[in-house]
Amino acid sequence: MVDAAGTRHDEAIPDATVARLPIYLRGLVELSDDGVATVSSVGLASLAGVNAANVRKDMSYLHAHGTRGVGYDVDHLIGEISLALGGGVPSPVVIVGVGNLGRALSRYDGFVAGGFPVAGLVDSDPAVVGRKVAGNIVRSVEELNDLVAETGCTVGIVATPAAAAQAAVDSLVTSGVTSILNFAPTVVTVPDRVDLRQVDLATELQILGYHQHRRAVVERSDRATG
Amino acid sequence: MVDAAGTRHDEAIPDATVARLPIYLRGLVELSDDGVATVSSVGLASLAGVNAANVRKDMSYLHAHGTRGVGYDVDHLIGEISLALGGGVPSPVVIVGVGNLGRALSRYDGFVAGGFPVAGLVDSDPAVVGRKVAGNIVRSVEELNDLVAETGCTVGIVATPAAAAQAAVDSLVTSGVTSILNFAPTVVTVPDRVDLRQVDLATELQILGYHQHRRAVVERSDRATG
DNA sequence: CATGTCATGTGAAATGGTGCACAAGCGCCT
DNA sequence: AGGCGCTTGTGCACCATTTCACATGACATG
Repeated sequence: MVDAAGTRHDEAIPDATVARLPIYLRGLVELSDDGVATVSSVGLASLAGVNAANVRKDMSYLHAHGTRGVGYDVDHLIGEISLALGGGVPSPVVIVGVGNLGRALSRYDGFVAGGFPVAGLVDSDPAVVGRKVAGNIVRSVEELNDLVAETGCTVGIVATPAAAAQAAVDSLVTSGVTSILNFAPTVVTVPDRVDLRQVDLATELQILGYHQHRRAVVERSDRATG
Repeated sequence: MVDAAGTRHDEAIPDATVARLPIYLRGLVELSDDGVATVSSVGLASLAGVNAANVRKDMSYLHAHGTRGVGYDVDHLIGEISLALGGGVPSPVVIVGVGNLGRALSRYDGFVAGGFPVAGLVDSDPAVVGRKVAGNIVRSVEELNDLVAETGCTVGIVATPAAAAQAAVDSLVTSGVTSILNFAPTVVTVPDRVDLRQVDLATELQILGYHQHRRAVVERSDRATG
């Protein structure tokens, strides 16, 4: 994998950097829409809420070089980051579980904007199957294989209750999906070849709860000892 | 802050550990419901999907000691972790933005189960204010201060569009909330004394997209060179 | 009571990430 | 052409976290 310039593009990018790329991308698109042509590492850093040196190092992983004394070309950066994040090719997603969360996700604009159009919805509840949600007919789990094959889906979103999550994941895996985003509040396992990310709403609040509680404790302690 | 046994409980717990505590807690509650009295670090590790040594070190930060040759007392661990994560006291939350996502979040069972009952909903759209969603009357942003004061909310959830997020955050901060969970796909800033966490749905998919794209690239590269 | 088995608790090495500080390079202005 | 100001690219030191490896200790069994 060597491009025309002879640059290798298949070296791994650190996870921490990958996690920041979408943030950069959002800021850059905004700049581009505003007609801004170049941006410095300091500028992009403040947009993304990170350190400027960090931005520069991240860009160096992408082989997205700027010009000294000037900064980075906004549109060029957008291209490089988009390329790194999936080659700029939209990946349709299938959502399993059409409860409150599944419905909200299926209507979420950000997915389409980010290159992840919703290709289909699936639910195990016969009462929901056949109904139309956000422009998509809900299909049964038995149809998942066909749906994935027809639409070329490679990404699955699990929005089922915790008890059904592992089964949903297993169905997605056998249907051929290779990336899964799990919203169900439970640990699920996947084969090595499948990539899994967990988004846990209640957990996020509990983490906030820790810091809040701790602030209170430390404050009381300070009053007592200091 | 020294307890009866003379143990200090106010030393900081590493962030990485805090992020795992809710996962442990969920597994432990399940075990307790099943009547399991003790669990080994290996068992808890497999439940949480982490390394066993990691579990033991995490528990040592909590001063939650087990007994050698036996394992950890499940109910005792539940108590210690709950204590660390907010003292076991429920923190009511207020949700700003009653769109698709806000409605889904207001109906999400996991919040209540995790000790975060929804105390109120707020929206800036007059067409939504006054309507009842998930048992709560939606109130206007002007009423936010009163709402927070009345209910003793300390946690705010932002589920507005990106453009409105910073304003929502600012309102929450001035109303006295000290922890904020932001679902809007944009970087927002808060004063130092306020704790902020970001949950970004589209970003998660883009990160999956990177790994998927990379798998494809590496595979092609392997075929070509090896 | 002695002994074997099992699981904890922790020192230390390895890993991964961050941020400073500065040399190097680019472009503008005179 | 030369100098100056600005900004990149990166070596290095620091910090947080993970993981290994093993000594320590508890329990059960004979």
